[in-house]
Amino acid sequence: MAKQKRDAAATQSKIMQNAMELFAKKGFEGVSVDEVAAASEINKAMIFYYFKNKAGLYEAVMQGVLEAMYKEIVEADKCCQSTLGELKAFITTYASFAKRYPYFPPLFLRELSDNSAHLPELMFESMKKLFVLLSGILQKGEKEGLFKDVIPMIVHFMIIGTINLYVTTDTLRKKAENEDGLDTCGSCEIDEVSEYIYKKILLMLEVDDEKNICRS
Amino acid sequence: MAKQKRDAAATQSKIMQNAMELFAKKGFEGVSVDEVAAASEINKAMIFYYFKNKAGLYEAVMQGVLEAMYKEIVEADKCCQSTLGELKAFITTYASFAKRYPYFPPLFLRELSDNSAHLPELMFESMKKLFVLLSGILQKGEKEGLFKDVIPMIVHFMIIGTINLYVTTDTLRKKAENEDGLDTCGSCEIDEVSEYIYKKILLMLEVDDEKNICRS
DNA sequence: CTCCATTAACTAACTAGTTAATTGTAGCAT
DNA sequence: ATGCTACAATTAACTAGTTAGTTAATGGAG
Repeated sequence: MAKQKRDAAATQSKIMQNAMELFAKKGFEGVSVDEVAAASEINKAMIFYYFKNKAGLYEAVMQGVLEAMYKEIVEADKCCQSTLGELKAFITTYASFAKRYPYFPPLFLRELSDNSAHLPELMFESMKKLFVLLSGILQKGEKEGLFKDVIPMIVHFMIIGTINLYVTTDTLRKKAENEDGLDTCGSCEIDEVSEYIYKKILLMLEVDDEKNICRS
Repeated sequence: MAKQKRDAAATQSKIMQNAMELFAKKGFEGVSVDEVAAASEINKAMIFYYFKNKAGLYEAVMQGVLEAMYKEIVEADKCCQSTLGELKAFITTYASFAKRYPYFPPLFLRELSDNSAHLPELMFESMKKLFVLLSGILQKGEKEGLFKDVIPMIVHFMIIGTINLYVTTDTLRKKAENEDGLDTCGSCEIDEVSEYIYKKILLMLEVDDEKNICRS
């Protein structure tokens, strides 16, 4: 069949895609429903028809992106036999996801800055799941005598804080590099960055030698 | 003189204080001018009288907080003779500031998430100054043979990303600790946290021994 | 008496959300 | 195939409330 004049699934995903970009750029309150409708070239009433209200649309967007992120990391972690491999997979997969979905970090950081005002439960559970995942890896490593002096919560923030800031400041960093000649890692690939973070986390946790690493 | 019925300076700072709290909680678009006026118990027109418009108020708030932060860190850095002392002062002062002004991290993170939509110049210059400061310390340390394999931009994000996330997630972390029994560093003092971060950064940069440290 | 500080009342534009009417299409009987 | 039908998808027009910002008048203090 050719392009239909009516396609519910296509309309919904068009709305969600545009909403995601706009929410990432301007935040929940910064975006109007009319704006999303205009960007998606659909009638505004469709948003209420499919998502009930503005909050429903926001929740759908966030749920989608949070689930996709978590799923990808769990998937990547599965293929690793070693604790170090799992740690590396966690870092590199989170980083690669943040780079591939540049809408994710601003949505994530902003929601945290709001103290999860819009999505108390969803955000809370999602944050927890991610932390529990890393925390498990770190504690396992500690039991194996691999890591020393671990505070999982802080190590967690070191990883996701660094990556989120790195991705969100992309344009800012490039601007500073061009205008002021600062070395802001403007032309670093995300893989180099996550590799560097991983290497530094190993040093931080006083890992003796690099043994079995997960296949990239 | 007793409490005046008219006090321009007091009115202005009352407005700025309330605006700061509200902007930190809900973001620029999430706060209405009427709301700030009500919280400050002044007439809404006063805000336009003193700050021209909503953006002017926001800028005044951000400028104040960014300047205070930078000033405090530069001040703390002065008293240190050694590179390690400067690094430690940078980390602990930033952390203590973020804790003392809990409005700072959400304002900071949100503005970055917006790609500095509201304060392009101010935010850009402020970010740059802070980075240049740390970058200088790190490069000096590298020349002295103290630090190895430094990428200043990423180390910078490791420090400020971790601290900002730690402070903004305060209530979230405590909730998770109470409800789910997770160890989210819910009862950690900020000094312990910044001490831990400093120690880990030293390991990360492969510093051999801890020499002269800045007096706390 | 003269400014600076403050106020109430206003506007025009925008906000989320509703509603009733309309259109397209898949499925089914013929 | 054709026509009918029922329901899902879509629309324009609307509302009631909120928004940033203005203005002209009024207050107090030096």
